[in-house]
Amino acid sequence: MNIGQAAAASGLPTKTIRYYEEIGLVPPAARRDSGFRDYGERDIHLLRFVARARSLGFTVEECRQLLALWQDQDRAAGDVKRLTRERIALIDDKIAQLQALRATLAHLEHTCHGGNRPDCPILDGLAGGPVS
Amino acid sequence: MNIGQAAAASGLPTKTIRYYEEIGLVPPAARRDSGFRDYGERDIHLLRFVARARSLGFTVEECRQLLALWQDQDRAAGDVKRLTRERIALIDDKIAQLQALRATLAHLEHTCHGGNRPDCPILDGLAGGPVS
DNA sequence: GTTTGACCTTCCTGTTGCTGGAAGGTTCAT
DNA sequence: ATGAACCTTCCAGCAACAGGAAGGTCAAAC
Repeated sequence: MNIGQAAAASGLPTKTIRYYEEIGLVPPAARRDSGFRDYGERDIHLLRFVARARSLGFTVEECRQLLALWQDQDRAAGDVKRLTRERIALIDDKIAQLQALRATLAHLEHTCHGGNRPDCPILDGLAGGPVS
Repeated sequence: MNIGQAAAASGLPTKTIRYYEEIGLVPPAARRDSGFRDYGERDIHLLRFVARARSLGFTVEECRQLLALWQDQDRAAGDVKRLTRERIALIDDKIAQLQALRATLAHLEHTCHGGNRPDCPILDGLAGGPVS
């Protein structure tokens, strides 16, 4: 299976697969005589694992840890649980920040008449006092 | 007022101020004979405007537009309102994505006993089936 | 058998929005 | 006059890839 098919099977772009190999997140793929990379089922499995973890917001470095745990027979589930909880906490922070942001913007937007006249409370808000 | 004081007054790091000048987001500062940048009240006002807009999640490019509108006597408030609404919509999308992510992670975390045994539903979830 | 077109390879650059550091000049207080 | 604390420019790097150039390969159609 060459890299294009591996991409289709794993859901990752070819560029990304090469990149993950380059930074050592996944082991180097086997090569054919032509130099083409050659992927098997196990490789696809690994790539799908990474793709899922990334799509859940784990950073590449966290993926490295998750992969190590995944392949470690003696791992402790608690380590994985801790990583997951840390990521959840980060997401909660991010959500709270975004909601605060949204509230401020919505307030500004609400006070703006939106017509063709040049007076605009949004710009005034940005220019002048505290934004809250 | 030199760049350090401008930084203190605007809330932006000196590095960032120079960077904004370099990319043309703000006009080049006046210079003293020594070559030091020299900022006045109007400059600080401008920098604060940018700092606020950035902290509200507007991209640098959007800040460029907002600045243009801010300095345009004939602007229409509707343009500003539209930019703001677009940004709110983006934030809503982002929040929804993060909440979905959080739900998935929380589900995985909940099903994990977290002990020292190697069986871990989180890793199994990442490896095997659909994550939802 | 050759030609076409889709694939693959490496390498280099660019993205967004800064941040850090090196090497050197300036200012100001002691 | 000397030392600390500023300032200057330039260069490198962060995450996590994406785009594209220049060239090699493969499979099928003619």
